[in-house]
Amino acid sequence: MPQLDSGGGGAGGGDDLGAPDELLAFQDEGEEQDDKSRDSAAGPERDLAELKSSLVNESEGAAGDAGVPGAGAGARGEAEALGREHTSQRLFPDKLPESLEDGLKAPECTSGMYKDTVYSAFNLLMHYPPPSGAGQHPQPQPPLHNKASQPSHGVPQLSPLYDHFSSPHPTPAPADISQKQVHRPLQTPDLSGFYSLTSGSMGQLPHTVSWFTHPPLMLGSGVPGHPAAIPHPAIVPSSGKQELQPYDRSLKAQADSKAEKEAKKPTIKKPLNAFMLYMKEMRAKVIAECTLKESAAINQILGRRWHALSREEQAKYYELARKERQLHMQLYPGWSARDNYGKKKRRSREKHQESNSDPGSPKKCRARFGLNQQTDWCGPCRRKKKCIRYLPGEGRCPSPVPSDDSALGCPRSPTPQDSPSYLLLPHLPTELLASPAEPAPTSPGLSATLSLSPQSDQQSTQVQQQESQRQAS
DNA sequence: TAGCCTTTGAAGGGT
DNA sequence: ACCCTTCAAAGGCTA
Repeated sequence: MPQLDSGGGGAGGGDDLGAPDELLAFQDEGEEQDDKSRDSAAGPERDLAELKSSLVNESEGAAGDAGVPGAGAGARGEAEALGREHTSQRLFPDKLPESLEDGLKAPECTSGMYKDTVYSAFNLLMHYPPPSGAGQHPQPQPPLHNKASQPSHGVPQLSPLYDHFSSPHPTPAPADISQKQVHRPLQTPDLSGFYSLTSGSMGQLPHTVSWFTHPPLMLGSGVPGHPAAIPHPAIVPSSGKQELQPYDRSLKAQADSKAEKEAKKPTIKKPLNAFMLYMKEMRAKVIAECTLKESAAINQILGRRWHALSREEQAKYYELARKERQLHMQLYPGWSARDNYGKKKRRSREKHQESNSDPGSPKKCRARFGLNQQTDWCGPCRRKKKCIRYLPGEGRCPSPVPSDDSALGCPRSPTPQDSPSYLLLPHLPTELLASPAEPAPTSPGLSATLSLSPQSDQQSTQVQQQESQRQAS
C-alpha cells in the first residue's frame, strides 16, 4: 500500500491509526474495561489493540516500500511494493475455499457484516481473477477466497480496490480528475475486469462497493470510449447527480473557458466515514423493521444502534472507512474536502448564531463545573467535543460526572430525557431509539453479544429499566 | 427544485 | 490542543 501520509507531509497524517476521535472513543472505552477486566487477557480491547496494531503494521510496512507519492518513489517502485504486499496478503486461488462459503453462511461470525453487505460484496468482487489484459472482460467466475487474507480476529480483510492497488499489474494512472492536480505519480491497477459484472448486480452493491469497483474517472487507460471509462461514484457532475462523465466531454471542457471549466468541474465526493458506511448498509434493514422512510428518523435509530455496536463490529467499519480514505487519497491526491465547501448551501444564519452561543460547549461546561479544561470530560457523554447533553432551549449543561464509568450511559444508551435529537423528533417510539444493547458492557463477553437485530420487548423493557435506574442514581 | 432534517466521523481552518 | 464548521448518505417533506 503506498504510503499516503508519511512524514512527507501528506494530508491525513496518522490515518493509519484512525482519526483522533476514533482513537478517542476506543481509548475511552478501553479505559472502561481496563478497570473491570484487566485480568481478562482475551477481551475485545485486546482484539482491538491487535487490530490497530495490525493496521499500523500493515500500513507502515507498505509505507516503507512505497514511499510518498511524488516524493521520490517511482511508480515502478510502488508497483513493486504493491506487488510484494499483494504477494504477502493475497493470492488468487483457483477454487472457492470452504472458508468463503462458511463465511457467507455463518451469521454468528459475521454479524451480517460479511454476509450480504459491503464486505461480502467486496469479497465477491475482489476475488475475481485479475484481468489478463487491459480492456479485457473475463467471464464472471465464482468468487474466490483467500484464507490467508482473512485476519484471524475477524477484522475485515482488505477491500477489493485496496487489494487491487496491490496488484502486480498496474496500469497507467487515471486521467486527471480534479483538473487542478498536476501530477499523479501513483499507478492505478487495471480494474476493467470488474466490468464483467452486470449492471444489475452492480446496482445492488452498496456505495462503497460500487465506487471501489468502479475505476476512477477515465480509468480505462484514458481511451475514449473505453468500456471501463466509468466515473468514480465519488465523482459527480457539479449538478450533484451521479452521472456518467463521457471522456469527450472532458476533452471539450479543456477547450472551454476557465469559468466554464469550473462550472463543469465534477464534484469529488468525500469518502464515507465509518458511520456512513454503517448507515448505508443498515438503512434498508431499519426501514424494513420499522417501516420508516424518513431518513432523519432512520438516522436517529442508526445512530443509537451504532453506539450499541461492539467495538469489534465498529472496528470493521472504521477499517473499511480507513481503506476508503486511503483509496480516495490515492485516486485524488490533490483533493481536499475543502473543495466541496460551499457546494451545499450553508445553514441558516440563525442556527449558526445559536450554535455559537451554545452554552453546552465542552469548554463552557467544564468551566461551569470547575472541571479541568485539559483533562476532564464534558458531562456524562464524556466527549471532548460538542456536549451532546446540552438541551437546546433549556440553557443548562449536564451535571459533571464522576470518573467512574459505571455512571455513564451517554451516548451508548441515551434516553429521551438526555437526547436533544429525541426532543426534535418526539414522535419516535422509545423502543426504536433505544439501543439494542445495554449499557457499557461490564465484561468482554457482554459486548460481544451486542446485536443489530431489534431487541425483544422484554429486552427493551430491561434496557429502559436499567436506564431509569441509572438516571435515578 | 433547492434546502432541511438527522446521525457520526473526517478534515481543515481558526483560536 | 482544542473548537467550530462543513460535508458525506438517505428520502420525505417544505417553501
